[in-house]
Amino acid sequence: MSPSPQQNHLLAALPDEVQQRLFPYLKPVTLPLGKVLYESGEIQHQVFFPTDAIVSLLNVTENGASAEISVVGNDGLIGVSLFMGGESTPSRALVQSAGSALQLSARRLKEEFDRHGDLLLLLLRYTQSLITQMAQTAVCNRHHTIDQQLCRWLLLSLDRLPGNQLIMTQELIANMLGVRREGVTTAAGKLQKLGVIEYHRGHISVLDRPRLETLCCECYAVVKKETDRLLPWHPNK
Amino acid sequence: MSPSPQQNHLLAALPDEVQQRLFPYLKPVTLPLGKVLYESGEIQHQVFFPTDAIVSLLNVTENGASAEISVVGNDGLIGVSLFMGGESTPSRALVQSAGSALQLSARRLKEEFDRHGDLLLLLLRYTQSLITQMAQTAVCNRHHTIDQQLCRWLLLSLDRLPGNQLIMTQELIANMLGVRREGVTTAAGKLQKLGVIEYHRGHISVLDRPRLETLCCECYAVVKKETDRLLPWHPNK
DNA sequence: GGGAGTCGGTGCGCTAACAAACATAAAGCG
DNA sequence: CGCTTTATGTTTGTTAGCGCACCGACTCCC
Repeated sequence: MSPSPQQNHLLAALPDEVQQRLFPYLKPVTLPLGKVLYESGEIQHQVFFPTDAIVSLLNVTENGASAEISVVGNDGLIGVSLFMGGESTPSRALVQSAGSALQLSARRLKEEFDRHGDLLLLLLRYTQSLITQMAQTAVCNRHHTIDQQLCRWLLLSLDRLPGNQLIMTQELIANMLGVRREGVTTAAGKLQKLGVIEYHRGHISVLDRPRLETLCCECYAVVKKETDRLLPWHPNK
Repeated sequence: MSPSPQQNHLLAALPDEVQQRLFPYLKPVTLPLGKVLYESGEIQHQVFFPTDAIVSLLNVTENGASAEISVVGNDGLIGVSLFMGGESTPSRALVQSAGSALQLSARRLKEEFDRHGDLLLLLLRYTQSLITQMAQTAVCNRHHTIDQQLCRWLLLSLDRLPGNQLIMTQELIANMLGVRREGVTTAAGKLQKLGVIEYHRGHISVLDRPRLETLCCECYAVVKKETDRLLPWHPNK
């Protein structure tokens, strides 16, 4: 069953005319957990529009420590630097939740981008929402506890998934947040004790999302609000 | 003495034709220390091209804590969201080092941007370099010590100033880094003991820049390298 | 059904950074 | 000059998160 372009908000938001030009070139791909779409500094030849996968952008330090700087799901695309002009970035794009995406060659994307029409406007606004997310991540890393950050991370992921289930080990979450696995264990333990989530060997179920939002720092809300403002999303297009 | 547009790298990098269209509309302004160019969420009506001022982009949390997410000097402009399409951002733009800038109305900037010529390409590349800086700031906030971050911050500021002097209290630096003033005092004390800087009531002189770079985390180098790649700067244009 | 590997939970010592209070001293100003 | 303000230095707890070690328990797979 091939993923539909309409599942990706950016693709769905394009006018018919652009869709007709672009969609024939979209190639469905499946993204397994842990796959690296781009390595830091690598020239990028494709962009990816997730339909139900989630991809994290990570910056990795010299000594191997990492930190997630943004999360991309069916609300966005991977490969911003292609149209921004750099062709590569110092970040790694890592599949955080397995699923599908639609792949488009750099050439086709740039062709359409260079028409300076709706695609350009849309992608620039999307890029601004990414910037917002990165900025807020920086603040969150500075000022908020692991407990709060875990909540933020769960909410960001949940927004990009169909159900209320995450397939994700604590080890992986720790890598994303750039903290120790034990730190995540402790934080997740608290949430479980509160009945907010249920943890079971790599399967997280969020039982009480409203509660999760109250436990979270403001960072989630800030990003969400700004993203909604920049990219109003009407599923019933 | 009015600041010359050629002092700003972005303006200087524009082809003559664009310069002739744009430069007549540039208005010199002086930016005093502490001035707020944009408040979070505020609609922006101007962009600023610093010639010798330095402006910090800060995100502020609910409880008043703040964190700098990027630094802009004569290498860039303030007001990226204007051409990205959002018209505002959740960040505050605060003058960190007094000086001059050239101001341009949103209308004129967008007019030129919408020609989809060299200005568009240049500004998008600049935006990507900003993204790099933000991403690296997020990592740095997560993984590096105050000592290291102070070095990074000094180097970033130094690159945007003519001499080796900074006018800047520890209190202000602490606000930028999002740490306590005492933390900066301790870190700066170490640097002074090592003879790398000299501190004197709001005046910092960097005595041994090479040493400063060795004490710094990799973050400075990562950002510098990527920025140089994205925006090769030839003063002898 | 019985290992091997994976995942999560726990305890302990350690350090960086925080919080709050206080000391000092230079700069500025009447 | 003497007083106030501002900038920096210092001290004494306290705490969040780290590093490390280890254990138990679930899963997978032969």
